[in-house]
Order: sequence, then C-alpha cells, then structure tokens
Amino acid sequence: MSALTIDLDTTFAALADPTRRAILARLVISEASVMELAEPFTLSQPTISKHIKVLEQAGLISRSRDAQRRPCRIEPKALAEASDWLEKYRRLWEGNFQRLDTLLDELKAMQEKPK
Amino acid sequence: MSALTIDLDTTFAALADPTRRAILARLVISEASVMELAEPFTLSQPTISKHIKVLEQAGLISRSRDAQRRPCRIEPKALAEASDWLEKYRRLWEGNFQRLDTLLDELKAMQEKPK
DNA sequence: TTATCATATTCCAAAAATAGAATATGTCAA
DNA sequence: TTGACATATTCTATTTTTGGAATATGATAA
Repeated sequence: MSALTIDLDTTFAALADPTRRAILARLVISEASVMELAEPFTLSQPTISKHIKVLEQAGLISRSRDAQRRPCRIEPKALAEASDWLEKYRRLWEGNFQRLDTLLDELKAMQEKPK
Repeated sequence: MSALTIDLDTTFAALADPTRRAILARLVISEASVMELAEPFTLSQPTISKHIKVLEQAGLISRSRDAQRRPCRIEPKALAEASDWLEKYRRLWEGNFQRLDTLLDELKAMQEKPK
C-alpha cells in the first residue's frame, strides 16, 4: 500500500489531535527530530513517537536518518488532499450562498417596489 | 458554549468518518431530512441520527424544523476554519518548497558550470 | 384524542485511540 | 566492544467511538 492510497479518514483523524497539529505547525518551520518535537510538550517520548507514527501513516510527514536521529519533515500531498476536499465543499457551498444571496436581493427589491 | 468556540479537534474528528463526509457532500446539493440522508446507507436510522449529531456538535451543520422533519443544512464557518488551517500550512510549506527548489536549481547550475 | 411518521435517546457490546512505564533496538563515538 | 544517546515497541489501563436493538419523544393528520 503506497502513500498514494492514503485516505481522507486517516488524514482527518490524524489532524484531529492538537499535539499532532502542533507537531505539523513546528515542521513547517524546518525538519526536526523526535526530541526536538517533544520538547514543548509534557508528554513522554514514547507518546510523541506514537503521534509521529500516526502522522507518518497518514502520509502527512516522512522520516529520514541523521545519525541516531530520525528527522521528520512535512509531506504536502496528504495535506493538499485534505485541503482540496474542504476547499471543494467550501466553494460549492459559497456558490449556494451566492445564489441564496441573489434570491434575497430579489425578494428585497420586490418588497420595496412590489409589482 | 457558542458555535464560535468549536475547536479544530472536534471539526477534524467529525470529518474523519466517511459516512459523515458523504452526508456533508449530500448537503452541499440541498437541505435534507434525516431519512433522506440515511437513504444511501445500510446503517440504521439511529446510527445516522448519531452521525448527524456529531456533525452538528462540530458546527458543520445546523438543523431546522419542517413539520416532523428536522432538515439539516451545511454551516460553512466550521468548514472554513478547518480549510483555513490546512491552507495556511499548505501555503507555508509551498513557500518552503519553492525556496528548496531555488536552492536545487542553484546547485545544479553550479555543477554544470563550476566556478 | 389517537394513530402515524420522523427523529432522538438509552443501553449494550465491540473496537479503536491515548497515555505511561518498562523495555528493546539502532547508531555512533571512544 | 562498550557506553551513551535517540527512537521504537510492548504491555496495560482508561477513555472514546461506533453500531444496533429497543424504546422514547415530538409533531401532525384524521
């Protein structure tokens, strides 16, 4: 199973945790090791490792090797897929809203100048 | 606690379920009752009601009253907040990528024409 | 009112997520 | 090789999520 088949279930579930979102926010700045990522939290190292694993399995980050370290970096594809899904529905809904808006304008115009 | 304070945890968790995303996708077309929303699924009515409750508590939909029905409609604010979060990090990362890209181009140019 | 339709809630069981402690593995430097 | 450091895994307990069956509530029409 390649990273291409990561589904939105897994991606959104990974994003639903504040620790994991904070890790992603940190990784936007630069790559970082597990220790560096764990530093701001009171959580234990194993717990952070597990959060990192969830992010990796969701395709949101990938790992490399630097001596004993396993630096994490953001993988934008999964982020983009989730964002695309939301943007699609946002645009569609805004389309609906615009039509509703037009309708309300028409109704208002009719009230002011009933024919 | 107003709908304004809905957090991303709840929103992303609500989006992490395919049934709930399908319900949202359906609601982009138009408002719909619980029965109408349940129709495409093999899940029981109570189960669909519970999914709807999760979406409502996440601020992703709201309900109204039409005789015995409780039509659901999309609430775009939570959708927009989740989308904004993702878009922000997507843009930031794409910024990083562009800088990296520029760096790689420079390295490549140096290899072709070492000074 | 009563029957009916639409929806919600309660209760239960199964599965999954989360965290820490303890421990294991992997990598490097001396 | 050994010691030290970085990270991962296992085990266990707790909490949350998900679903169905049964049941309750709410709203309307007759």
